Amino acid sequence: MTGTTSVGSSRSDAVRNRRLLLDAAAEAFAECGVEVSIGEIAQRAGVGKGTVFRHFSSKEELLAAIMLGMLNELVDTGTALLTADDPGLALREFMTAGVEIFVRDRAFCEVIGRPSLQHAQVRDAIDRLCDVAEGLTARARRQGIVRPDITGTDVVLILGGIQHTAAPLLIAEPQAWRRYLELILDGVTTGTGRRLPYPPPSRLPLIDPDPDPGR
Amino acid sequence: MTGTTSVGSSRSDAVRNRRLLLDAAAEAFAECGVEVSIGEIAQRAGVGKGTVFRHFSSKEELLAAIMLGMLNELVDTGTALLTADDPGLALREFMTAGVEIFVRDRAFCEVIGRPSLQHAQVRDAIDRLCDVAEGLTARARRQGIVRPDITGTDVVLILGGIQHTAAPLLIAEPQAWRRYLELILDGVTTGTGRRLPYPPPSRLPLIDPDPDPGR
Amino acid sequence: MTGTTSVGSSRSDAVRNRRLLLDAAAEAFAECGVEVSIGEIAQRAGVGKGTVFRHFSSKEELLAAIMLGMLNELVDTGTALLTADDPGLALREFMTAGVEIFVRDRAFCEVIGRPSLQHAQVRDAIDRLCDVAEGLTARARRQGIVRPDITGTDVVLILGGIQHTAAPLLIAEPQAWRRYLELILDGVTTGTGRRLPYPPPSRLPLIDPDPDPGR
Amino acid sequence: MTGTTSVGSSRSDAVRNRRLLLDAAAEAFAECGVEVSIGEIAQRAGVGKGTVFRHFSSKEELLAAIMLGMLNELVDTGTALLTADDPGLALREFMTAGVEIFVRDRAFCEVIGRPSLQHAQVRDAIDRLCDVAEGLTARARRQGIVRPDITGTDVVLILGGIQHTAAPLLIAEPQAWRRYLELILDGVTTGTGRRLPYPPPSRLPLIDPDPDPGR
DNA sequence: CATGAATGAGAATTCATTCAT
DNA sequence: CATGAATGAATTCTCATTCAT
Repeated sequence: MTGTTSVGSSRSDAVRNRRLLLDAAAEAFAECGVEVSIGEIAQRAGVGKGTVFRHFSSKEELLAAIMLGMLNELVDTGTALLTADDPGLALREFMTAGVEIFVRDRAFCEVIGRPSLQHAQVRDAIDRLCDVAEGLTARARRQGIVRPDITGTDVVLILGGIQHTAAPLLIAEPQAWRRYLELILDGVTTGTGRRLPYPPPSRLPLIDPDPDPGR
Repeated sequence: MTGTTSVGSSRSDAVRNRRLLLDAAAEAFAECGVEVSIGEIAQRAGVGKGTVFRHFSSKEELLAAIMLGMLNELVDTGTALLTADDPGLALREFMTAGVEIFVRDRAFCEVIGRPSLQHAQVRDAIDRLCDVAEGLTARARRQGIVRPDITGTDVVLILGGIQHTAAPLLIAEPQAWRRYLELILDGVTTGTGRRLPYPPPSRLPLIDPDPDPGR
Repeated sequence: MTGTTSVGSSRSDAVRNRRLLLDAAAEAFAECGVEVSIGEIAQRAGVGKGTVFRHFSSKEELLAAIMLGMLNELVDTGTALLTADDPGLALREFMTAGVEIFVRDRAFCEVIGRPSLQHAQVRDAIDRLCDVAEGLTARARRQGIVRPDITGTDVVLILGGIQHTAAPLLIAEPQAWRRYLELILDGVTTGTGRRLPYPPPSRLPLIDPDPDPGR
Repeated sequence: MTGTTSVGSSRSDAVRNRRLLLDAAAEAFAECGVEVSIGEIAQRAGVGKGTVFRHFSSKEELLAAIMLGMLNELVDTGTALLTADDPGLALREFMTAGVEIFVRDRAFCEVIGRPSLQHAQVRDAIDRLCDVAEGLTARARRQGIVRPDITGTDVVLILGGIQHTAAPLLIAEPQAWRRYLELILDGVTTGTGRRLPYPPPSRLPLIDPDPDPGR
């Protein structure tokens, strides 16, 4: 009845279900975006809808858990790259990894790009991501590879921008984003030497209230 | 006459209501995106729900009317710039005008970025927009201002990308997008001379069916 | 403005509109049944919806007017047949004319078969129809052509029954009702030995598309 | 097991609700016809509107489930009668059972009489019904009880015709259909000389109130 | 008088969330 | 603990009817 063959260790069942759920939700959110229904997720996980709410108090929480996992992965990737030999290549690899995540995951794009309505933990993870990006950018900057007024936050923001630019092409050409990554890297790295016309953002301004006016 | 879809009654109250409706809908779509409800739009316009459907046979039509208006405006702007003296400045002004529209309007971003399932007229307008952008790009290209492998479609795609890049900043810093426009212009215009790693898109691939898998 | 070429004799306009309206409504009700919308009728008549309500205080009244017209026509037909030479043939001709009306008019079937919710005038017309039918039946009865316990009301009721019996066949075989008219006249079990005038259907023709034109 | 469409949860409360729902829907459809609203059905069943859609994916499905149940019952009745001793009596009993169903159920009349656009299963059931009717008719035909050119499909069509003939009488005289069943069996003009089993109606009983219960 | 614009109740359907089993 | 049944608010859209122009 509980899904295990032996005498229902409810504890391990729960752990297993949580895993199943996270995987299914990740897949569903990636494919369908944040609007995917809890029913769809539960079905993909092979559990009941109630189980979703046992593990995550709301859809919002579930989404946050998934997003956190991806953000942390990217933070880890960036952290590892902080000690790479070639700072320019490291930055490029970080951005490549970043865009790849955006490109694979509709919900990720929607969540990172809509910074209000967000979970505290997700914000913190985005902050950490900006920190790591800043670390990588600073190294490249010191080597003159990157324009002096480009920040880590710029880099994080740009990841989503690249995905979004290529989005209409991605069904037909799943790698099209590489074109725009390269394009912006040219702008980011060398540039014309002119100061950019607008000062860099210090940090992503994550505003609590009014998540979706008019709804 | 003004780009509206239906016949256009000449009765003054109806004309006024239609204007009210278009304005309210434009505002609502701009603020809330395409998911805003007809009820919300009707309320903002100060009319009954039925009145919305009297003027536009479906939510889709209303959205299309608004989007068409904005697309056509931008096409007109671009067309006027085709005969400007300075091709480089013309392209920059076109892109500035373009991003300004994206930045002001959530629905516009959603519609242009998710081009499937769309109204034929909207598609046509997007095509015309790409054509105009190509005209502007070609002129700049011939003068060596723009990389040889940048197309009008690239330019149109990039408009949305810039908006999306700056989106999280826009509440606090409504002009932040200028930073990223400049950044990408550096990439677009001079670049490093390297070929981009991915061939340019010929045209926005507008795919009819199943725009939202998993729903 | 008013539709006339000369100085708007509003009076004759109104008369003309009423005629237009009755014709359009008759056609629309016949094709689509009582559920056809006032908008559809107004459009077919080439007038505004308001005009419908100026001439008929409600949809119900308009429907009643049309139904009355048809009922009266049938009453007249029956009345004329009361003096025909052959009472048996007269009854048969009356029933033929009756079924032809039912067969041509969806709304007529719906209204006559659903006797509640009805207009006093329509009821009166139905009563008169029964009287005429009784006259015809009585003559035939006296000649021994018709069973002694068949009444005019029976005959009227049977008209609708015949239409309804043949209804599923009528799209493919518009004359199929003749089969069932003959059947009920001749009798199923005993019969006269004559072949029925219409071949038997092999199977109910179940047609997929558009079951309800004009909706 | 019993002819329901979906999987059939084993939870007792759900089973009970499904039963409640089917009963309420059957009653509502019977009384009001297919136009009865889901809200009305839900209310009669004492459940929320959502519950209806949990059990049946659309109104169409719910209707089909009910109709199928009735069709199958009638098919079963007919099948059992195929082995009855007296073929003439068997046919009469089949037709009696058939008309009884029509008479009890407005939706049934509407569905069988407007057979386009229908659920595949419902069509199949109607086909099976015609087959059974043909079996019964053939037996009677071989014994010379029935005219040689009457088919099973005729018989099925006639069931609805009888109901429709008697419909205006049924509120006042619920058994009036027996008259018309006998009539069509014996024949109008020739007949067997037996009195019809139900006295003739004096006049169409046109009842004012309650035009369309359940609307 | 004629018009057709506005209205708003009502229909089917979806879905996050709660809770009895 | 897990389940999935029940709920009801919200959404898009239709239409008879009223009324300002």
